[in-house]
Amino acid sequence: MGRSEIISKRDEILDASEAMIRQLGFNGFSTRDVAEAVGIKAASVHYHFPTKADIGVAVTERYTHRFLHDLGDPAAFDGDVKKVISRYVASFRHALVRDEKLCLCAVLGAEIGSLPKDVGSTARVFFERNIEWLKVAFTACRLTDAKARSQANHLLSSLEGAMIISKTMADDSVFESVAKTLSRLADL
Amino acid sequence: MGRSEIISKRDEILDASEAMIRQLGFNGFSTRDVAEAVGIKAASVHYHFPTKADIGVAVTERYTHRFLHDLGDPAAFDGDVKKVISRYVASFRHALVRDEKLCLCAVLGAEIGSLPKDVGSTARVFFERNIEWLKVAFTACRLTDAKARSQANHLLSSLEGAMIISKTMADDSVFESVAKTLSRLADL
DNA sequence: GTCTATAATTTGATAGAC
DNA sequence: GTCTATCAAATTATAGAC
Repeated sequence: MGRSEIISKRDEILDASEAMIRQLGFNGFSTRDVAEAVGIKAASVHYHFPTKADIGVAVTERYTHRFLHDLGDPAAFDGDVKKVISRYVASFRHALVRDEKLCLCAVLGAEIGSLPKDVGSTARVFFERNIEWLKVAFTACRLTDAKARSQANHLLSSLEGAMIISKTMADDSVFESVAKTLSRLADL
Repeated sequence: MGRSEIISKRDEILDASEAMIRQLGFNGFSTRDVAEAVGIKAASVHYHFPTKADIGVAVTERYTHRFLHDLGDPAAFDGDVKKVISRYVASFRHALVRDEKLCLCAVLGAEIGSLPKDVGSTARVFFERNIEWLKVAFTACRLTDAKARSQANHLLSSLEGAMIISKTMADDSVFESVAKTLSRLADL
């Protein structure tokens, strides 16, 4: 027996919900779908999370925390821009290729107008923290603040867009093409 | 009196639906919402489009046709990469800043897993045609096929991603930052 | 913590009158 | 082409038993 049995029902709900948001969008599944996925009834899901918005917020906060944690220390790349980019690209590739899913917050951003307000602002925090991470990382590579900011915006935007286009076209080579372009740009 | 009165109800339905998809996602509105927006009843919407999927397909095909038409001839840029980029960026800026909305197909791509199949494949065609347009444009600038392809993927991805992040952060300066970066890269 | 039962609303869609 | 009326199903959420 593995360790999977010690995962709490609450975490199972978050796992199933995250997978569904990333594949179907926040409006593309119901609390009943989540309940079925984790083997309980919808009423029990509402015991753990009173509203669907509460699920959205909890999923997004956990996703953001995990993503930033996995990225590690932004100042630990020996002042090497190529290492920063390669580390950052790897995190997105992981989401697309290993998980076979989009970035949670890109999906939420795409339907921002129909999201509960707190879910939308939690998604916004993901982007803010990512840009901050990249700015710190590039600043540690001795880029000016202006260059660090524009590089951060560019890197984040390119990867989020590449994931959506790759998924829609069912062709991960688009992502890899963009990843390669981003690496090459670091040589300049 | 302007010309707006000669717009058919069918077109009004497409206009309202496009706006709603781009703001709320395909699963973020109902045919009743569309009906109210155009001043008829839901049953009448279903007279023009039997199913919601039919609306999605029609909206996406019209959007793609209009977008490509507005881009014009991809071979008409005097072999100048900067002109190609500036023209292409302008079309996305138009969508984000003038319409104050996301790209229809980026939104659809984000919820691809919960879309009716034909809607998803119509969105895919939008990306295919855009990449083709860019490849033709860059090839006319004497880039190799490989460079034209990677530039096309990169440009499309960056702009789609930048739009989603700008909207989510309620800050168009992210888009403009990416636009500037893309222009600068053309100088290399 | 999970269940049954149920409420209140919304949704996509159809039948048939005008 | 648009309406009223209606339907069956789905949705979010709650009350209360176990």
